[in-house]
Amino acid sequence: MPRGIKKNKLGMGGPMMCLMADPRSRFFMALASGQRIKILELLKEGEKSSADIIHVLELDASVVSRHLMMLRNVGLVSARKEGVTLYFSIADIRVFQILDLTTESLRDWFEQRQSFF
Amino acid sequence: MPRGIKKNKLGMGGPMMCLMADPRSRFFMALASGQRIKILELLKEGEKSSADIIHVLELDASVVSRHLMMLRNVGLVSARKEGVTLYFSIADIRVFQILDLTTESLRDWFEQRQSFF
DNA sequence: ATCTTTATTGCACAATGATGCAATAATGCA
DNA sequence: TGCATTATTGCATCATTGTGCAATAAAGAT
Repeated sequence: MPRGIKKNKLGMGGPMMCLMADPRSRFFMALASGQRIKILELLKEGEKSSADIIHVLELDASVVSRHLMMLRNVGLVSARKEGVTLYFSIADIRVFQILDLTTESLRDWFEQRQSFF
Repeated sequence: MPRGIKKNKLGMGGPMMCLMADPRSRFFMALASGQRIKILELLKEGEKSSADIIHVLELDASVVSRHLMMLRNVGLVSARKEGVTLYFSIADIRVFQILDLTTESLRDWFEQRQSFF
């Protein structure tokens, strides 16, 4: 007895399906990584080169390149090429408003949960 | 010649590692799904039962249960039990502010990309 | 042209996410 | 107590993510 109307067959509907539906889900996916949040907060200080970011994140250059590409693909980060080096900067300041709202929301929620005990 | 300081051994550092570091990444992960965004927008109309949500999303009850659990685990959705049935509602209105900012950011970015061609 | 530096892509691996089905709780009702 | 309804959990499957290493591309510098 199905308890819901089934649409997808077996195996269909991976994690990517949720991103096709709504562009915003891809946007949030770009934010769903502590490393990428670190990058955004680093770029908040100003433009940074790849080397700077690699040094802070302590990850392989290829990994950082991919993180940055994800942030660029949703319009959060922009890149400027100077010779061989790329310099990255924040492309939309509203991301910090989003991050602040998230911090507040989580803080309130943790406090509320804390007061239960 | 390593181009970055390596911290993790081979195989370490799956998709979950990024969520351990920053609680916000788990918050955004909860939003990184078109289905869960649909749930939030549905709950914007007011309190809904599981059956309501299952009917709209056209997914199995177990899947909807898990989506709702993810939203509850980051403090975005709260549940009220009445008999055997659960009724869900928005626990933090700020999520809609976040969703609106995201929509604006993506709209501006698409327009900017569009004007290139 | 060759070398050096930087950025990206291809490949592989382990772990996670999304989904559906089946089984198990949890709760109310006859 | 036994049955019905609802919610959650266990399991399996496939696609995806995060990471590192190696190879390739791009662009200057000697």
